[in-house]
Amino acid sequence: MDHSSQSVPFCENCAFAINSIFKFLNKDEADKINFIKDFRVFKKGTILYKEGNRISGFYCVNKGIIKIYKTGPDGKEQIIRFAKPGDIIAYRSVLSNEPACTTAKVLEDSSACFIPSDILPQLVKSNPNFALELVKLICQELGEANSYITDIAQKTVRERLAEVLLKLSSDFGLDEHNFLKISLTREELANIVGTATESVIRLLSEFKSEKLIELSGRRIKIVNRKNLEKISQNL
Amino acid sequence: MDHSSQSVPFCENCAFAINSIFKFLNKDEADKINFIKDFRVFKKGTILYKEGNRISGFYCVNKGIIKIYKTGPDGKEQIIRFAKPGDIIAYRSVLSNEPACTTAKVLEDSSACFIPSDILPQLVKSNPNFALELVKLICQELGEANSYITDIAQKTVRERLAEVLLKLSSDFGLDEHNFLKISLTREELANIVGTATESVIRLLSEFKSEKLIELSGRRIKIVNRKNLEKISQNL
DNA sequence: CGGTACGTTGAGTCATATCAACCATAGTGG
DNA sequence: CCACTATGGTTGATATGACTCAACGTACCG
Repeated sequence: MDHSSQSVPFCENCAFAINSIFKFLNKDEADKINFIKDFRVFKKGTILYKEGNRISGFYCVNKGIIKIYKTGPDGKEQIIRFAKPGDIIAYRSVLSNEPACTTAKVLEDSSACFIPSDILPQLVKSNPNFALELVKLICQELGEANSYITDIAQKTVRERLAEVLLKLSSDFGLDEHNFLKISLTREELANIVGTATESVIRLLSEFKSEKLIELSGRRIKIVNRKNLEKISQNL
Repeated sequence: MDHSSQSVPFCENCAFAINSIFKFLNKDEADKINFIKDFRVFKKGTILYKEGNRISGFYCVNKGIIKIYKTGPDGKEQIIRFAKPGDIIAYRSVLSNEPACTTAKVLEDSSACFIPSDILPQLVKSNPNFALELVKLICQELGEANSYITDIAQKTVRERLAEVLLKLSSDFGLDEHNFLKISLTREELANIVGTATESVIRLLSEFKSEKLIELSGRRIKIVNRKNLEKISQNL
């Protein structure tokens, strides 16, 4: 791991910059975390933790994108979410004191602070404001998970793919030419949507011929957002 | 609503009896809730709150079973979970301060205490222990939601139905003859599994002819749990 | 006794998965 | 520098799980 290229960010500044939940900490608490946290840099492809393993801490993402997925019975990945700067990952397992139920893999070169497990419950107990914000955060994630369940259960693959493209555009944004900033393989797209790689490929080219998107290798350009929304049924 | 048939339970006793999160309250807090809570009795079919509505409080279920579902784009219900005695419902919307994202409907005659919204964040702030337990509870629910996502995305309907039957048996138990205690319509089963009613019917009779279950009207008897587990792929 | 909700079965259709072949690209090592 | 391999992308053919539609049976209820 190459620490030389980046300086360790201080929570006081970093938390506000990347809009993490740690902005609700007071000076003392931030100092404490600054002291014990371990700033780490990760290359693409690195696995931060694996499904089923006990973990000794959680991460606050500082840079990059990390893919969080579960492995299904036949080895197929189901992507649950992506973590980006400001997000904390592995907190679920830490708080409920269970082995990790997901795997975290670096999608784009990342850096994150590793913080030992016991800090999180301590903060919940010592800082009511932080506790409440953490609860809100988790509740929000739970709400999204519930929608996701309903979508996968009831929508067609076509509808879900349109929805995923829109979600990716609102989560990660578009560049100046309306291309999705996040770059995923077709297989990864399939693993979000919950379908086969070939189906994603076919549907993407359908979308393309319907002038909803344009494709340039792995890059996807959103051409007709309105109609994608119609297809995704989120009216 | 008929209050005469049941006496209002006191939180101090009730919370322990039904194993609710309120057992982590101290005497003062329990007193306060006892004072402001509203004990309510609900007949089967009653809707406690509806998707999209703002809600002014949450419920602690005392008796019965309540079905929590989301309505999909074409009006089909997707059952997210069932609440039974000890469970709290609507807490997600209360804590994240959003309109309800699910509907709650009484499945078996129920009673529950209605507690105004602002109490919950207050307790999170005033009782660190309660806060931590609440966080754990939500984290657990989130973990289940994530598994659910993976299952629906990757397993066949047959596998999911087997899994649902097993889940229902562990959540609600079996009677002395190994019949599931919870009684659901075929449509409700379909709305958990995320499939069509007809598919559930066909698969149930398949299971029956494979001697995995027995059917007696709406009642389902678990005959061969081992093989159901094999089918559900949760080895 | 008619009504309403639920359950069942059959037939036909379609979306999606699966399987297989093939191409493009990029790195790797001899 | 070239063969070699790995990885990702694409397309076509085929299979099939699951949905839809429709008809009908059943049961309980006022």
